[in-house]
Parts: sequence; C-alpha cells; structure tokens
Amino acid sequence: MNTHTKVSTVQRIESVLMEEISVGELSPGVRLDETGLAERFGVSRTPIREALSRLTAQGILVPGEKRGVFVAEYSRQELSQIFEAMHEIEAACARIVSQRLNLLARSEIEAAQTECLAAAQAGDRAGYLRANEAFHIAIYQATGNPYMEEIATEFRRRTGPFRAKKFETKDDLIRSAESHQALIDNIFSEDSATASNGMRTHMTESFMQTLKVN
Amino acid sequence: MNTHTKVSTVQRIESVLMEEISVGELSPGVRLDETGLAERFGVSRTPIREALSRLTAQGILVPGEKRGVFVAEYSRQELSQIFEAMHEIEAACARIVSQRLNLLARSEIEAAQTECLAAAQAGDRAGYLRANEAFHIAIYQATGNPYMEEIATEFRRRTGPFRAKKFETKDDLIRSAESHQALIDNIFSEDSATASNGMRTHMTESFMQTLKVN
DNA sequence: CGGCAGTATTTTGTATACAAAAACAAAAGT
DNA sequence: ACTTTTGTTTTTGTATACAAAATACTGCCG
Repeated sequence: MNTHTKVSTVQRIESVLMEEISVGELSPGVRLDETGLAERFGVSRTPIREALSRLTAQGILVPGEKRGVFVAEYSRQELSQIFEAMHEIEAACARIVSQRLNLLARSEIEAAQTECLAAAQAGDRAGYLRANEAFHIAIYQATGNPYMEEIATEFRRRTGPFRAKKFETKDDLIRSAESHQALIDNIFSEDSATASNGMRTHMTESFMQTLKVN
Repeated sequence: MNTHTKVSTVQRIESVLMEEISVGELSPGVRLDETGLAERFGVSRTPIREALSRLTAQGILVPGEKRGVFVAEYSRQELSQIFEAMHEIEAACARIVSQRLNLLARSEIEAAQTECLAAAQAGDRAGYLRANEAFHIAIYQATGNPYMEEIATEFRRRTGPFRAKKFETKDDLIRSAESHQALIDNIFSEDSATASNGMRTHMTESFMQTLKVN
C-alpha cells in the first residue's frame, strides 16, 4: 500500500485500469470482473479487489446495485454539469495564472503549444491528444497551486473519453491547436478578467463540440 | 463493496474514520494501526485494509514512507493553497446560485441560516459547527450541480478540523452567524459579480481567522 | 407456453495463513 | 563508550478458504 521505490501490485493494477479508462479502451458502462482481472494480471483476487475498491472511492468506477463494478458513465445532462464545473475551475486557473505568471511557467505553456501545433500539422491524432492534455496541464501547473491542478486534472480525466471524440480529422486537430493561441494571448495579457473570460470562451467551444459528437 | 440496503463492514469503518477525522478526534499526523483497528471494530484485517486503502485513495489518509498510514496534515502553506482553491470554488458556487436561485433553494438557505443563528445565540458550539456546515452545503446544493457540490464539500471536509478551531466563545459563534447575512444578501442580489465577490470576502475572512488559530 | 420452485453456479465479503520487509532490541566487537 | 551484527518482533501484502448472497438454468405443473 505504501512502497516508494517498488510499485505494489495494487498500484500497478490501478494505474493500468485508469489508463485504459481514460483513453476509452474501457468504455463507460463496461463491467469489470474480479476473477477475469485476477487471471489477466496473474494475481489473486485480493489486490484486484483493493484496486477496484480504490477506483470506486475515486468515482472512476461505480458499484452496480447488487453486484459488479462498472466504468462510470455519464448522461448528457451529467456531462453538461461536469463541463460546467470544469468551466469554472478552468476559468479560475486562467485568472490565477494571469496574476502570477513567471518566465518558467510561461515558457512551459509555450513549449506545450509548440508540441500541439507540431502534432496537429503532422496529423498525428494520438500525439495531439497527448500534447493537448500536456498543454492544459501546463496551465494548471502555472497556477502554482497543487490543489487547483488536482481538481482540474480530475475533470480532464473524467471528460477525456468524450472530448477525444471530437478529434477525428487533421483539420480538427489544427483548429483545436490554433484555438489555443487566443487562449494564450488572453492568459498572458496580465488582465485577470481577460484571462478568465478567454478560458470561458474556450471551454464553451469545447463543450459544444463535445456535445456534437456524443 | 456495493450493497445498497445493507452497509458493508468496509463502508461502516470508512464512515466512522472519516467522521472522526473531520471533527478532529483523529488529529492530522496521527498514525492508524491495522491490527488495533481490527480489534476495535471486531473484524479481521481484510476490511480494515480496504477501508484504509480507500481513504488513502481519497487523500484523507497518507501513506508513510515505508509503512503505516497517517491522517493527512497540512503545512501553513498547504493550508493557504487549499483555501485558495476553496475560495475559487465557493465564489463560483455563489455566482451560479445568484444566476439560478429558485424559491425552494432560497428557503433552504434561509432555514439553514436560522439554525445557525439559533445555535449561536444558545452558545451551542457543536450545534453551531453542524449548522454552519449545513448552511454552506445548502448553498452548494442551490447550484443544482452535484459536481460543484462534491468539490466544495470535499474542501470543506479537508479544512474542517482547522476551521473548527476559530469557534471557541459564544461571541465567535454569533459573529460568524451574523457574517452569513451579508453573504446571503449578496447571493440573493441576483447580480453574479456581487454574489461571487461577497463570497470572496467571506472566504478571505474565514481564511484569516483560521490562520490565526492554527 | 408461461410461471414457479428447486438446484447449480457465480459473485461477493471476510477470515485466516503465509511469506517478505521493516523496525527494534540485545549481544558482540572495536 | 560507541558501532556493528544478529536475533526477534511487528507490519505489510498477498493467497487461499469459506460462507452468504445473487443469478442462471432446468424441470415440472397448470
């Protein structure tokens, strides 16, 4: 449960499942099976149960009414509510960043945007998904507040499988990468209202596009 | 793990520990002991381990470097960062409520405030702590967004033991309850900027007072 | 053919056992 | 007296066993 240098079986299982969920390999609504996973990972049920229990404690999995655990799924309304909360967090992050931007954080955001543009120009979808996440995470880290980062990242993870569906064509990637520039300009404007409103605009567009493909 | 009508041993243990942590009975930094808890609850180590693991997954407990789990504690700086994040969430909640306040939510907030005033006038500290939490939770629920409610409640839980220390005398209770009135006026003003700025003022005062006693 | 009861199977929650790692205490060496 | 080594105890992580609950399947009856 608490090894620092050696990753415990529980941690390993938890990480693998989390990754599969966040990239959509394990789709919302899918049932996870203790004994099947025990065979898959070559361990007893004990660490499987612990990993599954930890993931339910984090809301990533949800228990069935009587039995079974399932990958959390969201209705259209729930997704709207999640986006609303995410919208507020992202706007707050943008405001905080605009008020305390330092050279290092600024260069990290710009480097992340450079990666986004490169992946988009190359039509590399998987690379773009990664670069897009890294771009947003650079903004959260620029807040200098790990708790803001943690919440924002958690919302990103929850919406990840749904947002990913809006990136299909090379044009989709390019359009998204280019929209980051306006966002950066707003955040770097040193005006907190401009920064948070710029992020609100960006998140509203993201939400509208996500609704279209889900 | 997922019984709806019957509370499992794991859930029971988790709830009891969570409650003890949030009221400060289990202080930050205290070590929790599997075998001691197994004796205390009259069960084997298995459900204890699962409950402890779930609480570490939620950040409520933290693993030691090599062994043991401890109630999470926060430095002054960490507490500041948590308050900053909490401040943003609470301001966002106030803004959302001011934009969509309905009669039921309004009456629930006012009823919660009535309870606060009564507990304060009676000098009932424990009652006031409960009523104060219920007041803020009524605001979160008035957002109509369970995700906003969830995050805000989580921050309240994290800061609970620290905030509780500022309520010692009857005067402390009365002052706090009276400060809610300004907050309510701002939220009910139907102006979202007034609502969020009112909440920012309230949270800033709460933070300053909390720093004084911690 | 549909519904019900009984049986078999699967899933879940927990207890217990075992082995490895970490911590502590005592003894031996310098 | 201090340090190192060895032995003992405690803690941790996992496997296995057991019992209870839930579900699926089959056969019988109206």
